[in-house]
Amino acid sequence: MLDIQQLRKDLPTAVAGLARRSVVFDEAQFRALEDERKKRQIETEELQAKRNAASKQIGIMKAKSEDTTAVMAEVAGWGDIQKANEVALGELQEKLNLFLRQIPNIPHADVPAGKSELDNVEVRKWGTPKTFDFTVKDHVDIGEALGGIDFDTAAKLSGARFSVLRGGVARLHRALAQFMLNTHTLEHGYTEVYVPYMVNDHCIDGVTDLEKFRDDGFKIEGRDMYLIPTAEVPVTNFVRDQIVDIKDLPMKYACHSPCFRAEAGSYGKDTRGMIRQHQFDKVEIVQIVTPENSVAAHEELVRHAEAILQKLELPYRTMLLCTGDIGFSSAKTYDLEVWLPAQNTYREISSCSLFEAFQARRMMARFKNAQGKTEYLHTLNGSGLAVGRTLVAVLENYQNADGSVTIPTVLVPYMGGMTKLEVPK
RNA sequence: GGAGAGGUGGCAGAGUGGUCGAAUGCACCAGACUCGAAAUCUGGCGUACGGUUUUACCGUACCGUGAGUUCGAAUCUCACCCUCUCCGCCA
Repeated sequence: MLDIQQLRKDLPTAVAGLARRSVVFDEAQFRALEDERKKRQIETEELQAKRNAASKQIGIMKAKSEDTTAVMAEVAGWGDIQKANEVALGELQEKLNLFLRQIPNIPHADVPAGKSELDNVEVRKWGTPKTFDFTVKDHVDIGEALGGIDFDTAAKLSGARFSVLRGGVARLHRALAQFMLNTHTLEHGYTEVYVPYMVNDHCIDGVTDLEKFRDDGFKIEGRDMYLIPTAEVPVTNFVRDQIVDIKDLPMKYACHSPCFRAEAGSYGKDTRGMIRQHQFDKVEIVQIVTPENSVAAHEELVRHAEAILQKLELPYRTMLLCTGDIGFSSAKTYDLEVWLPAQNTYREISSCSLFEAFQARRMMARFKNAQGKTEYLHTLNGSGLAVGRTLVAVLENYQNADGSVTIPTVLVPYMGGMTKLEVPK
């Protein structure tokens, strides 16, 4: 949510900022709502003050056993007027609130202008894609040959866009999650957390727009609860409705969880394989920081995600998303794209976003600054990494001519010393 | 799922219709005393929204949430949510 005080003070800057991401801010509607709200609010509060004074007067008079009939007669009708005022004011404020909550974040100044992912800017590239002296297979063929990926059984159980993993591939999937979690907690200073996978709607609305989420999320039948689309939701909401102590900052959390997404809009894309699933695992890293530290924290966080790819020796590039491609709540986002030999291209494996105070305002997440004043926190997060897609990348980049897959060196201890997944005879 | 108890400021805890945004204690901040610290004393110490003459003053709201009764609700009524204890079920 944008800062309404800021909008009142300097609307043109906000409008121009939103225009960069092709969002048309309805100035006329905003001004009309604001004017009406101001008028109604002053009116309502003045009458309320009058009534409060009169009621207090009655109390004092009664204490002295004076006659109060005259005052009470005067006040008699005010209650109904007041109630009507309050209802009208409440409706206006609700309208204004809804209006504001549907407006996305303003892109950070250094986010490049652009319409789609085609306009994203590559900021750095790491590693060189390996050349193969045989025809490469994609992860589906590799995994099925290993007896490790089974989409047919998954379809029988749950339908399309689910997978069943078996044996060494299933263990490799687990090894990846463990490795990521250990790296972030032992080397990058994050605290491991375990969280609920079902959350209430306040949590969703705290990090993104609940209305927009309804199409993409899974709601629990008969309850006001959703399956989490990412651990960002429960973890960021740790600080909802809180004023945290500055000495507890920065907060850095790493969380391994499954993620559930309906992705209603993306049918037809990536239908083959494990790239786009209704359920996938992810190790999420979240930071909650003071405003002056957030830009530096964002750069640091991207490097933490990159470190995983480097240790796995997977070639990748870091993309700065353009104004047309950043998410609703984000002010600035880096995507990490890993090299997939079978697709002969880089594919998204992590998204690291800086939200500034956008989520904090929605969540009422604040801290007391050095001067003792309450201020909104800044929140940021990133995938460190998406486990399913990392599994895909490992299978494809480490495949051998005979169909076997070499285990990346850093994962060998997590695989109980195993160095290769072999095709069963 | 059943029965009972309860939800008040950072925490503990008083307050059962009227100068209550709320006693008191703890914690915290500033000052005094001290070489320094402790102890003691003095003062301060919620949040949101709004207005204005905009580091200040004033107003409004907030005692789990929502509705109701009343001139007036933390206090009375109803519904809901949550927590705790016991029972049942259970990895």
